[in-house]
Amino acid sequence: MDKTYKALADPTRREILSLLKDGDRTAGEIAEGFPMAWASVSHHLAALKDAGLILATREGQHIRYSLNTTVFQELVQHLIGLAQKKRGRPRKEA
Amino acid sequence: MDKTYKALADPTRREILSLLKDGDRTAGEIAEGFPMAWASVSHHLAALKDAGLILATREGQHIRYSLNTTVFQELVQHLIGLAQKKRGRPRKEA
DNA sequence: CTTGCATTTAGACGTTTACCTAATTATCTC
DNA sequence: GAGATAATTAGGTAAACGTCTAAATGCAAG
Repeated sequence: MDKTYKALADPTRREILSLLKDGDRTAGEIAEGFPMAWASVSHHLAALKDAGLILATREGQHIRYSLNTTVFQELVQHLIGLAQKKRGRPRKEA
Repeated sequence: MDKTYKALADPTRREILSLLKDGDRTAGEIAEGFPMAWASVSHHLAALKDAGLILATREGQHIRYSLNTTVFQELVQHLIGLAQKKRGRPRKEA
């Protein structure tokens, strides 16, 4: 989980996620939208992928990125768990 | 929002939140549970407070910390918004 | 108002992070 | 295989972060 939270701690990476929310994008399409070198964006993509937040698939010479909604949901659950007041032994949780 | 995500990026800080979930604690009570200097814990508390995730109130010579569930909820909303596929203008959202 | 406890602030130091440019890998086309 | 394009990896640097010890602050009690 640590990697996931760390991945969210950067504004560029959150913006990438926001971009991907509207549809899959290739690395190049993503990098174009940012004022930094492609290499830097590539690092961010690697961090997000390592955190499990996005998925990458090669398509010819392009690499297409997409949101991993599964991990996103787990993250939201974990976050909610952090704030939830403890109740008497949730017995498996509803 | 940036500060909030950054605050969550550290395991010690997440553990502090988890502690506070079970009830308010003074700075000292919190610091005791960690293997680092009190000053370090104090820095983490400051970061969490700055991020709005916790609230501090002085009680005599102690300072009592508690979760700020309001900001927590906003954060969860924001996070969900990051992953949610775009729909046509949510008009205030249910 | 001085002493003592709880907590924070100041200053220093090593590690991690984000960025850059240059070099490399992977794929496609000829 | 050579050349072009897409993307990553390598190597370096400056800023941010987490930690420490020491000093300062806030409050309470003699």
